[in-house]
Amino acid sequence: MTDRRLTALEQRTRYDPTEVERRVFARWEEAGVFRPGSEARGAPYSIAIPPPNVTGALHMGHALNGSIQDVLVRLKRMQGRRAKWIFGTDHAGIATQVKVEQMLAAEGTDRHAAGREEFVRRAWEWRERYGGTIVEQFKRLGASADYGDERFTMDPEYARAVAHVFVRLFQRGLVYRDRYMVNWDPGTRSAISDLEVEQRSVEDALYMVDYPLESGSGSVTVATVRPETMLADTAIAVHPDDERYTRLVGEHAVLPLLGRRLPIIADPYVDPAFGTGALKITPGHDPNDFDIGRAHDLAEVSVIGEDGLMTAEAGEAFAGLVVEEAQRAVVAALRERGLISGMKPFLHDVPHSQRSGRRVEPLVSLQWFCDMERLAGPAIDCVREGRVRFHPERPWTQVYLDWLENIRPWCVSRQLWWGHQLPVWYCDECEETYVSETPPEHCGACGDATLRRDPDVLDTWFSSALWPFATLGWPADTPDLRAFYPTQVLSTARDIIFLWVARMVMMGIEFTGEPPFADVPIHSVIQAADGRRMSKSLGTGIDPLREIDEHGADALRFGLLAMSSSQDVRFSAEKVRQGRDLANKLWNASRLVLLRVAEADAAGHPILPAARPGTAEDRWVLSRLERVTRRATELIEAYDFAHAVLELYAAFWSEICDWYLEMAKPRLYDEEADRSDLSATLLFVLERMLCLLHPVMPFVTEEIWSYLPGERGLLAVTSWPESDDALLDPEAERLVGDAVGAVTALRRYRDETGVPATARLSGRLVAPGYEETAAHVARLARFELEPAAAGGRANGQALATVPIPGGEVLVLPSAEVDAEGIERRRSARRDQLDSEIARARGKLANEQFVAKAPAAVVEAEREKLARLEEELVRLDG
RNA sequence: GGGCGGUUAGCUCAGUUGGUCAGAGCGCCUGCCUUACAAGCAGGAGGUCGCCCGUUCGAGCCGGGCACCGCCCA
Repeated sequence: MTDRRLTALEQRTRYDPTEVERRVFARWEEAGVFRPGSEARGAPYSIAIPPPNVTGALHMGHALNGSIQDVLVRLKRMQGRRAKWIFGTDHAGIATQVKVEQMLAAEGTDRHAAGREEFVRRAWEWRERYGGTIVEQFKRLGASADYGDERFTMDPEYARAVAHVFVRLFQRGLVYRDRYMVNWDPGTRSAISDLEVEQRSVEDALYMVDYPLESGSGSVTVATVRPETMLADTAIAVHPDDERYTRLVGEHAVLPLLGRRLPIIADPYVDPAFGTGALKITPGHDPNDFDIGRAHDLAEVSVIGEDGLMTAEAGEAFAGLVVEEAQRAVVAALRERGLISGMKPFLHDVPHSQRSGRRVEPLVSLQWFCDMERLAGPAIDCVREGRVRFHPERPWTQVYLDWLENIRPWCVSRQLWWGHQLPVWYCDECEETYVSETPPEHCGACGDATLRRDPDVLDTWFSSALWPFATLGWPADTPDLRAFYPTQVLSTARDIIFLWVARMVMMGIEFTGEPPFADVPIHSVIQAADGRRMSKSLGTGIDPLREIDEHGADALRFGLLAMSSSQDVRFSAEKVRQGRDLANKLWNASRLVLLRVAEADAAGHPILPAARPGTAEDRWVLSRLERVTRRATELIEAYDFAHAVLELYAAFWSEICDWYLEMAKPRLYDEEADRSDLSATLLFVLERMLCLLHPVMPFVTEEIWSYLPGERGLLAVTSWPESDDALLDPEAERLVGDAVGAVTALRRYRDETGVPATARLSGRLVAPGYEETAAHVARLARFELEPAAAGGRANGQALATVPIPGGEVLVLPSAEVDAEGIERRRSARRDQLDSEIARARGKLANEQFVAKAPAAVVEAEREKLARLEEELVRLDG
């Protein structure tokens, strides 16, 4: 410790995170503490970060999740584990493609003009330039990830893993190409997965349309919100038990406008209560109708194309129209023929693309799919068997299982250019398909050499699903893979359970034989003040970087962890400020300790406290520290971060600062006293608190650590405190606990009777067990306390009695106490006692209570009553 | 339509297996620049635990119903 630094400690009464944080982070990086190091460092512990989108910026979700993962990694690192936080980014297919397209548009061109090769080059260029932003932001947060071994889902080795997986899945029959109903996003002109679709409430019109029966005997009326899709109808369905229509099943109707024959079929999917009970079936443009169509072997007619225009199949009158125009035209044509028998407003949920915001168009399209059902089985089992555990278990385990038990095929092909291009080639001559990690040179079937590669890329989440093992070098059998796979934890928010957790588990088991992680803590979604998700467009987002700038990363981390729970929570600026205040309190408490103790111990005294310190408060604080050490460790390991953090806050602020340091002051300021025992305890307390708070608030603790006497290296790699029964001291906890109770009671008495804050009162302490603490009680309560005269309480001259744990204090006459104040207090206390006594008596008078309640509860009630009655007597005595 | 969660102090949230007086932070009121910290210290006020019914000697907690808010799935 240099004099210069001591001076800084002396002069600054406020902790300044902005100056400290960059400097401290640089020290960690230079020392390489984030690298997992060699085998010698202990048993491996690893967490793979859910890869943030390379185009993104740090939001509150990242900040919370980053704080959680960092607490775990830092704790385990201090516990001696060889900790690796696997870090990197996701190529974010659609999001990045959109950014690059915007860039091209600004240059007056587009991707088609530029060509695929140039487009991909520009995307890489974009990534090189902006991809580092979010990495730097994680560093600002203090995240101790292994930055030196960063991964990107488009890295060449990673891409090889993706291709390998695709090919293997194909060989096992788990990926296949099919014409199938997909969610077509007209905005991005690509298929998207079910998970990229969100339902929005839309008011449409529900039309009643009459379809004439082929027999000529009347018509059947159907209800539809999408009359334009009638052009693709291939059947009419009714419920098998619907007697209104029984006679019609097996007959045919005639599709208006086009004249197509529509069989009338029975299917239990139809809801007889909806509309007329007759449903038009459009397998080409409705997911449910698609399923019915396949079940009844109906034709799949497509009247809407991938360009969003009506196809030739829609008929001459409508081909080429955009969907909205077609709807108007169809309705007009039907009206003209008198076939619309009703219309009413209809509010319903309509699928929209999360990517583009456009209304999703269900289309039958030739795409690649992944058969999830076979992959889901083992993923279900490993959660049922507890090999993968959610925290909290309820309700997320069930959410996960429900999804997997009703899993649907996953459309994995995307009509984009930025991403992992499918390792699939087609022969145009003989229509043979080749799926291979290396490009085939010619067609093995017909010998033709001109093979065409499938232009589509894989869904970004397909590659993310491999993250926990592909980042470690898989499929190669690397030392990292052996050491760090499976990882221990995947931390995320509930909305990502399907996107990441489930798919990672499925792929992990399929390709490595083991689930990719054991524990899945699900954290809160941090909401805006309005109780909804933070939204950029609504302007309700709060930028974590701004919070870091204003209050420090430690403050933000503390705040986010403190507000997080098993519920979604509104962002609490107060909790962040609470964190800032805690950092400041730590700084100032450290100043007190270090500036008073340092000179005596600079020579390097051992800072272990005496085996059994001489004073009750020293033994008390060591015991309390031992308890909070155990509690905090348990809570973090149980993924209960909010309670862990608040527990540490309370221990430090309300016990150490408010009581221990105050009790230590007389000795601390007494230059004559032998302070070696005190110094040792004070330094031990400070050192312990810095350790315990380090995973939560790494910057301020590391900074203060550097001021501690002696050479002790970086806090980030200091050993986490071991639990030690010898530090527990129930007797000291009782003694000091009673003293605290006594001080509080006396202070309240002073305040209630209106005694000036600075006045010293006189009193006589009548209670056993205060021999070691009476001086503290007197000083902290500002009383002159004399011990009880032998023979008991001669309180004839006392103005009042103040009950304290184990006895009472008799307040002696003094000029500072006025009779009115005493009477006011006495009267208020009497009222309170009366009501509590009445309550207790009532309870004990209840025979049922006395007979049925556990004896201990009844006894406690009796003791309470006796205590209250005794106090009442003394109050008036 | 199916399911899940929430409703506790002015605000944001805790509340472990039902049992003394239901807690924290912030805010508020009163008094303090007490030689670590005014981003501080001391003390205080403030709650029919959403509503109704039930189980129990006893319910914030268990059961049933209702209301409102939010989320997920279809």
